[in-house]
Amino acid sequence: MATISDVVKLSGLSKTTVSRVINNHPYVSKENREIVLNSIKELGYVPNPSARRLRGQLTTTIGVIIPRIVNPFFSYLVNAIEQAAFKQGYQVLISQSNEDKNKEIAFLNLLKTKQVDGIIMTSIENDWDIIQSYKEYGSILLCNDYVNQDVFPMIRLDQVKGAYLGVRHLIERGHQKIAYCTGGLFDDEGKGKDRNHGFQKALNEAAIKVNPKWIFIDQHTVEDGKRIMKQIVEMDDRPTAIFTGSDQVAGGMIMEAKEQGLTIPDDLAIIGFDDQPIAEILDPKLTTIRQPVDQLGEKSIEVMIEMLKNPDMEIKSYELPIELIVRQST
Amino acid sequence: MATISDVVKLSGLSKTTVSRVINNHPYVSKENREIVLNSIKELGYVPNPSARRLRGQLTTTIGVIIPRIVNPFFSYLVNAIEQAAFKQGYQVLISQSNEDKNKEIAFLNLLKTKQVDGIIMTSIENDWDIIQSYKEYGSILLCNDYVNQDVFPMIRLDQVKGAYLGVRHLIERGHQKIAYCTGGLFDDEGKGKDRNHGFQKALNEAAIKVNPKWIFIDQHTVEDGKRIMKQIVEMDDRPTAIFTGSDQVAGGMIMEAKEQGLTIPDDLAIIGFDDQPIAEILDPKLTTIRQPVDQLGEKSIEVMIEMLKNPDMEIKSYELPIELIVRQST
DNA sequence: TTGTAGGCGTTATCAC
DNA sequence: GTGATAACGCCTACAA
Repeated sequence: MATISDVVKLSGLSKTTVSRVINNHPYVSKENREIVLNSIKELGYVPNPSARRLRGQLTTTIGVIIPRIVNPFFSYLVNAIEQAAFKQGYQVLISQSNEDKNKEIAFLNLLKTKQVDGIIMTSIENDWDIIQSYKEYGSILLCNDYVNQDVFPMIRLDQVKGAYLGVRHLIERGHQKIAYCTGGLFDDEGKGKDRNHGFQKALNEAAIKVNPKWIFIDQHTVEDGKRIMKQIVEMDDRPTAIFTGSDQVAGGMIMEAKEQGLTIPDDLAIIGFDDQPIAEILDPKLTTIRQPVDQLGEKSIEVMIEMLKNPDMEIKSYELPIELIVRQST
Repeated sequence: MATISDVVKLSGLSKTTVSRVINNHPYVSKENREIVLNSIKELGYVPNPSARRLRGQLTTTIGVIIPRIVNPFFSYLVNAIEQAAFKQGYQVLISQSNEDKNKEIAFLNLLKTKQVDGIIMTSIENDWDIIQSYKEYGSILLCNDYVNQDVFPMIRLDQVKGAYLGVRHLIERGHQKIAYCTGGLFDDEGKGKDRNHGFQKALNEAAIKVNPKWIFIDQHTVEDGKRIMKQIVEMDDRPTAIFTGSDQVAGGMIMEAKEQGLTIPDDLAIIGFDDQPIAEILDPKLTTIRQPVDQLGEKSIEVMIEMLKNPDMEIKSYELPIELIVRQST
């Protein structure tokens, strides 16, 4: 592989001049710039990123932490991020945290060793102040997650509104007995708190009380959905509608409900979250909350690159619109 | 960030000794090893990968090229690869080729600059001899794709058998009029040739002739499936069964078929490929060909690391089993 | 406008 | 067993 020295030899100029050309610095005569450029082309020279990193330069690599890539929400998000980054000449290094604190830390350490210029975090497992201690080593951006501190730029979706829209829609359809199923907890402060607030807000407006028996927490998969549906079928007092935190779970519910002879939406209305491809594949097609994943990824890269270029940038946050997609399951 | 020099100062030993300890070299006394190890722990020292790379060491990073991450087959594959690599202390750098030759080349160039030790390619866009020219810069492994040359180790699935099993199953169910839908071409040599061979083999055994009107090439998405089903419905002479190259396409077909008032599998049997999560979500549940994605990823990493440790390793290839999963759509 | 020289953090070579 | 020292490829004071 050709190095800068090869270019120096071929061009007959100095390392400095060559380096200046490579980095688009001023103070190089037109003629010399030409000569260097030609030599570079002739040799097929590409600067060695390791040397640059060692020298303390930018890596043009952005890290992305996601819980798991097989979750379509995140694979679509990663796709958007990767495409946007590539356009700007950045590489993307992806890590799955699997919701493991240690893996998250291991990945953040890449900042310390200048392996990545910045990290986009789509979920934070460790406490925010631990994460914050890595800020001095590189840029950190929160995407689709947040902390109640103005320490990181955040690109968010309005989850309160998302849940609110969904639940209000169920109420408008005449439902009063509404179950709630979340991937987080049913706390005011825990994971998924925003959606919980949206849920509560819609119920409060309609003066409906929460039935604790109809609250299901920490549910993520198709299997989870099936299991819950079995439980619901056995209840004496059944809900007439269910708001779920994921299309996957909603999908499982629909399948199991049909298995059990229930008609959707007549016996039970179901609403998902994400608007994943399966939402349109399910029968009946799933009413759900669409999250603008592509925008989320693009905006994240845009802001990240802005941070990289100007590390002292003011910390701003962005909230992207979220919308209700009504199909057949409600 | 602590460097080796910090460890040197704290331990009172030389760089050489410290480096030896870090790299598990012999010729360090037990006592000194202890001292160094303690200093490392105290400082939270981590070797700087950029410096190592520059020095010509391994990067402990493996690149993976996939066509697109939003295809569940590849997101599951990437997941398996990432998990397996992480266990071995390797990072994974993912690139989507989007089936673009240039992007593939751009990624292969990471080998030249020692950004990655090796690359796992899940699809090759450029000619194999171009790819081969990168072999001198690092290890290249073909995963789920192959060339008819013994130049790269390959981890493959037996696609001939996969297609054969599916089509034979349709024939056993009494079908004679079988349509075929592929993500590749219907050539003897082009993309998807193996599945074509499997398809032909099964037909030949039953002395069934191919109807060219029932061959659909370059089909990938749910939308493609819907479109094809519309075409089929309009045909005077309709097939009674369809073998598809993807669960996505099969899913689209099922949806559209139902829309058009067809009953599956009675009016039309449909078989997918991949056994993606939607296969179980579809109604009726989809008969499909299961590809052992996790094994594919694990084996790929296993062989890649073997290659990295022993670059002169004999080039071996592996073929993983593939199986028919019978559900309700046939 | 151009060139020289030093250092980023690491490992390998060689001498002790 | 141990320790100087050079080298990997690059960028940037500083000097000219």
